[in-house]
Amino acid sequence: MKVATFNVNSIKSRLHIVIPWLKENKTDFLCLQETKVENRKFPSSYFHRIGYKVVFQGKGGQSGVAIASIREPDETSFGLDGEDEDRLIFTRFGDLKLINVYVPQGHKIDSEKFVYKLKWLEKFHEWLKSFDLKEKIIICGDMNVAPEAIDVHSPEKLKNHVCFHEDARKAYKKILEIGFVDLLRKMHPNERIYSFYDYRVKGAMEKGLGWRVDAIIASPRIAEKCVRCDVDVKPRLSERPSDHLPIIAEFLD
DNA sequence: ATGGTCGACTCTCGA
Repeated sequence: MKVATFNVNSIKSRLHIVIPWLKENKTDFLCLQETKVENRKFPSSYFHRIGYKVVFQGKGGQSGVAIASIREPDETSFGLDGEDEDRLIFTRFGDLKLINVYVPQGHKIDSEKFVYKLKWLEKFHEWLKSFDLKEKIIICGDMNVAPEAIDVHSPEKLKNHVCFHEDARKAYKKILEIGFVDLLRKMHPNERIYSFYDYRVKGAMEKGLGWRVDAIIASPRIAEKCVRCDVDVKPRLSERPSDHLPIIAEFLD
């Protein structure tokens, strides 16, 4: 089984990357964030044509999430406490629960949006605590948090950034402390591997000025079956790339 | 490295 997550920064502008990537990698599940498209304009037919089902929720303009899968989910729901439907999808495929999340970014640490981000992470944590950790659970997403110093290029300089501020890190790490395992970190304990390079930083990838804000985290029962978890840098080398890169995890069946 | 760029959608915002 293969699972992937990819913040595409507009699905309509990234079909030339996503569809060939999916055909090549044939993941069972692909979680997409920042689809930036309203539901009635979601390009479902592109997924159907290559043998995938797709569920999605978006208002257009910003945010928006989708899950492409070979099989149709047995259960699908959107949002957290009925809010932010375009930031979270819960799906169930048999005994596997798959969650796709786009955590609020937070703008600046002195803004209301950062307060909202912290509250959101707290609410997300509360919800995840209600799951039985013995179940098969996978959470994919753009967490908008780099949890550890190894996950950013300049920890000291970035300590007041909304994606590396101590409060955001603490709020996110409470989720991991429930017992969910960060698979990229499990498979690469000491490697600097980034999943995001800011468009605005010239030559960011060449200079190693990246962030690891995307993640696939899983309950122990799934994590112990993980044999591989990597960032795929190839999509960044395509024409009109996203500023994020896909993470792909492979599991023994 | 928040400034740059990029994508959505308007006369600008969010990331």
